[in-house]
Amino acid sequence: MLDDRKSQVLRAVIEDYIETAEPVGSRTIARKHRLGVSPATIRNEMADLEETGYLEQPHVSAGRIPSDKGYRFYVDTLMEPVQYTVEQYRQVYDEMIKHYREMERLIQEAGRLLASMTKSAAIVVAPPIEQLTFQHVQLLPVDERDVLVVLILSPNVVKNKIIRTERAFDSAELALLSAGLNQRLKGITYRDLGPTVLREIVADFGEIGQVMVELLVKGLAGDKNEQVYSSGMTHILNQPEFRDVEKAKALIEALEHKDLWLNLLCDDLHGVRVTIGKENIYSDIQDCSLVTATYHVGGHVVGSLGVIGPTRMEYARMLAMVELIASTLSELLTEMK
Amino acid sequence: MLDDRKSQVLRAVIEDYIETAEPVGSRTIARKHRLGVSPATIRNEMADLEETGYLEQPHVSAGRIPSDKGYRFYVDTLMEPVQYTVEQYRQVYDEMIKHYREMERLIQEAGRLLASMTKSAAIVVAPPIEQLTFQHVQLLPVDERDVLVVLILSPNVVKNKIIRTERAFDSAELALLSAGLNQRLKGITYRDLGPTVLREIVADFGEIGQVMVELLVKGLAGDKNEQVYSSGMTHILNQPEFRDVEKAKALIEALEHKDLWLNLLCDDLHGVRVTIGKENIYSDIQDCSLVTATYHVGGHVVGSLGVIGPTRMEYARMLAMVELIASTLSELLTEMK
DNA sequence: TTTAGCACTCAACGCCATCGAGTGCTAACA
DNA sequence: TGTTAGCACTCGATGGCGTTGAGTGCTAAA
Repeated sequence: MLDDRKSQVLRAVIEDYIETAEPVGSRTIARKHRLGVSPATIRNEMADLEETGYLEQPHVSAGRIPSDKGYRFYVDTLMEPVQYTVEQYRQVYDEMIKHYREMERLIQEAGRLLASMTKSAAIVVAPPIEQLTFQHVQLLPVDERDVLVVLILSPNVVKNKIIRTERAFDSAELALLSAGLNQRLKGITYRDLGPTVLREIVADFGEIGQVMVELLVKGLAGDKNEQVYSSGMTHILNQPEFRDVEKAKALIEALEHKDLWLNLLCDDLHGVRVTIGKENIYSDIQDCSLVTATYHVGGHVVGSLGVIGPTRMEYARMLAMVELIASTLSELLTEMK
Repeated sequence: MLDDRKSQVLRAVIEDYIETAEPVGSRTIARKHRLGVSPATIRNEMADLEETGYLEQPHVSAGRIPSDKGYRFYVDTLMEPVQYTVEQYRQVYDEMIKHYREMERLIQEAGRLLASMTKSAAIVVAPPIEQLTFQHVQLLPVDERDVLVVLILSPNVVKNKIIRTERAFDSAELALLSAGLNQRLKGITYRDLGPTVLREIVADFGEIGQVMVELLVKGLAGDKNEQVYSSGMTHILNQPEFRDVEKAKALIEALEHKDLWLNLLCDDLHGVRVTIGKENIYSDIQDCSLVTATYHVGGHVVGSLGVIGPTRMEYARMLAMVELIASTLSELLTEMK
């Protein structure tokens, strides 16, 4: 599509712009990247690249900046991929293994690490409860009619919720219920918990079974907002494109709007995905780029994570870091399963 | 200390400045607040107020702005107290009662409400575990050697932690341990869990008691950072004093530095407290004011909450809101106990 | 096809005059 | 003795204006 020299010029412009955040001129390119041609030639190439939509000009006497299309081409074909180093892997692994016992913490830590390593805002979407396998159910008395439902789910998730029951239950009765539920539920996922299983439970335990099922469903229906973690929001304020407080506020508010990310980051694709500027569906972030990946348990996609920053981001490094965190997280989650 | 007219002038300047965020001149005062004197007289008073340190002048041809000392005097003696309305109380109560079952959620909600009602950043410090009473301890098997410790503490707190044990325990054994622990611990606070009780447990259960105590102590030692919640940080970006991104960043970073607030908000005083500008110990927030209060369970201080904003804040309204949230939270926590 | 040369554009910068809000001081007044 | 009108003064903010310089597009020569 683009001949060799145009590609080289485009790459030079993009990499320079990523580094400096200033429009780049033909002179700069000729000086920094030894392409063996004069600024005038580069100027011609740049004019062509602008005409075909890869570059833009903020005003006539400034240099060029990459367009979304330019970044897209860069990410897809020009960019030199970066591989994370063994030390980086070790660092991430060591930090994450500390939180190995509890998945929620592990996932939060993954977000924090991603943010700190990329110096960007990071978002992590935890596995929806539907993806998890029942391991243990325990009902514990709290008060007269308050019961604590503790669910241990695989991999290493503990959920608890206090619910109010219709009538009083004593410890013995709750223990019995717990045992019955355990028998029915152990090893199945929430997804499998269809009407069939529910009916079986009701059949087994009669009216009490009914109550149990209600307990369980209530206990499970967690807040979706608690499934999305964001971190490193202050990094945004370091980027020159957010020196304007209004813009920064808009992005930070978007980040706090958790349910937006629930859908945005969640898709079933494996591998790392880049979404650039206007490619984003949500208009609030159309001057930003996202680098996202899914993470897995035993080859099964369970959640996703990513970074967000201005379109002018170090894509190669971001991709490497997202890849690193996602794969390490997958590795640890699969191990703990 | 200040004669009547000086007080009136000071109040007029402060209230105008709070409203407009612009230095206030003698003309404005004379026009807006009908003091029955000319700008010239007010000018004299203002010069006196500046000399005695209640007002400051950014530059000679601008109006006056209040100093920390000025705000302090305003808060202590000039300010017209605001009482929260019955509707506000109802709104807060209704919103909070939804999260009644679980204290942590309730407290987080209190923070969110405080932030949204004051349009400021809010911070809430949850009760340290030492303040809570054991109600139920349950050890549950997760894996071969992984045990889930569930602690139900009063008022309505559930803590859980998965810990790795030295040797394998089966369900029966864990049930036995749980029962033993419950017997020893029920009704006492972590504070009471001194060496005496620990020794008793070891005496009762021998080597297994030792393990249990270790489990418990490990399970209890939660992360102090998880005890501080902040919300409404984007409100900061609306204040004109934080139009400069660097300043905003500094404050937001300070807010994310959780352990700073642990000590700052926690003291045993009852009632609402105001800390203005340089009165703050931490230099990062010396151009901010804090309005904080403690909340109680049965008259016993267990935690604290507050708002932070520029020294130019609506103290009267802030005080009312902090008071409202703190007292409603105390009320609900006391009830649930 | 490349490149040197050149005219042109336009944001950024610094300079300067103007404007006006607000002051302090003085003198007159109640 | 306190209050106020009057007035000179200060100084940040605003806006016009010329200069600078980076960078361009075009043309013509190599």
